[in-house]
Amino acid sequence: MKIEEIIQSTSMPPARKTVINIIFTANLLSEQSAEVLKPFGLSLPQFNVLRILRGQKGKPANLSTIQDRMVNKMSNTTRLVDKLIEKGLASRIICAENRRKVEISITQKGLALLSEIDAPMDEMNQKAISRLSEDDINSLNDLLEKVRG
Amino acid sequence: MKIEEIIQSTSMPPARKTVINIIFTANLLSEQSAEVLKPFGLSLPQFNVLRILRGQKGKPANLSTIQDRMVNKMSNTTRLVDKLIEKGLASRIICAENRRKVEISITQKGLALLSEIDAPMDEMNQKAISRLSEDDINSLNDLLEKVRG
DNA sequence: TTTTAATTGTTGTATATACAACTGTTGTGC
DNA sequence: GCACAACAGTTGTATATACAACAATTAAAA
Repeated sequence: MKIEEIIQSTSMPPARKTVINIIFTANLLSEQSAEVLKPFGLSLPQFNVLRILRGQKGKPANLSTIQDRMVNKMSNTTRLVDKLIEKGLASRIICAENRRKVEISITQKGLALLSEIDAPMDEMNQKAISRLSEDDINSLNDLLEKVRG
Repeated sequence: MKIEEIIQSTSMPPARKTVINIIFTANLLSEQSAEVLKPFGLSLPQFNVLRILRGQKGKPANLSTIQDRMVNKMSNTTRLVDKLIEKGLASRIICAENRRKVEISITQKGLALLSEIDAPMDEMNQKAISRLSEDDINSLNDLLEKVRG
């Protein structure tokens, strides 16, 4: 369905249309992701932070590292990490060399939860872009990269 | 910059990569849009609702119509509209024929505000996709449409 | 006609987010 | 060494959002 039909707005400037199209599609995908995460009690940002921590492969991360890599730059990573710690999915220790810094790591419980989620999440992702050919996927990624400059 | 570099994650399944790429790019664009709206005291969802109301061309809209057309399906359109009414940008009257329904319209003040915002917003949109050719833009819109099915 | 179901919004509650102010820690120039 | 700036997180406050429960009105069924 064309974006014009969805938002019932004819004759938009192409730039506006494209921006709305990207945001709208992303919202759909976010909703679907949230749906997958719901049974596991995680929000999408929480899940993304967990994945970042897993990507550290044992090496702990400080808050600014997490923030740099976050898909959605949240203003309050502290409280997001708090939630993960409350759930026992991450741990935080104050850095010995530089006591301004904190070191955040994923716990075994966190890793276990992520590995449970991986399959259904990738399945959803597959399904979400199942209408695209391999070439389409490459083009889309290239175009998005081009948008970001 | 490739999405892998940004989130520092090598070798993702292509589907996951693409989904993250879309959401990440959309977040950038949302942030930029919010930046444009800030001086006008509007959030992005508020702005979108105002645009929907303007698109009605005088005809009032009820809540479910607004919700259908919203870029981001918010669960609480009531309170979003409340904010617009507080600011004098929209008005709400209870529908005479069906008193469950409400009729929401944009006010003159709302229209005036939107017309102020149009130029800087479209300018931002232009800039955001300035690296895309006309063909690129068409491909991107087609591919996103294909994703949505 | 009275009861039941469906529609349309609203409100309550918990959580999330943006933004700015604040605290504690480290580094720099004098 | 001391004042001051820069850094790294944390906390406060207002707003936004998701989700579910609720109320009011209308339509349908018995």
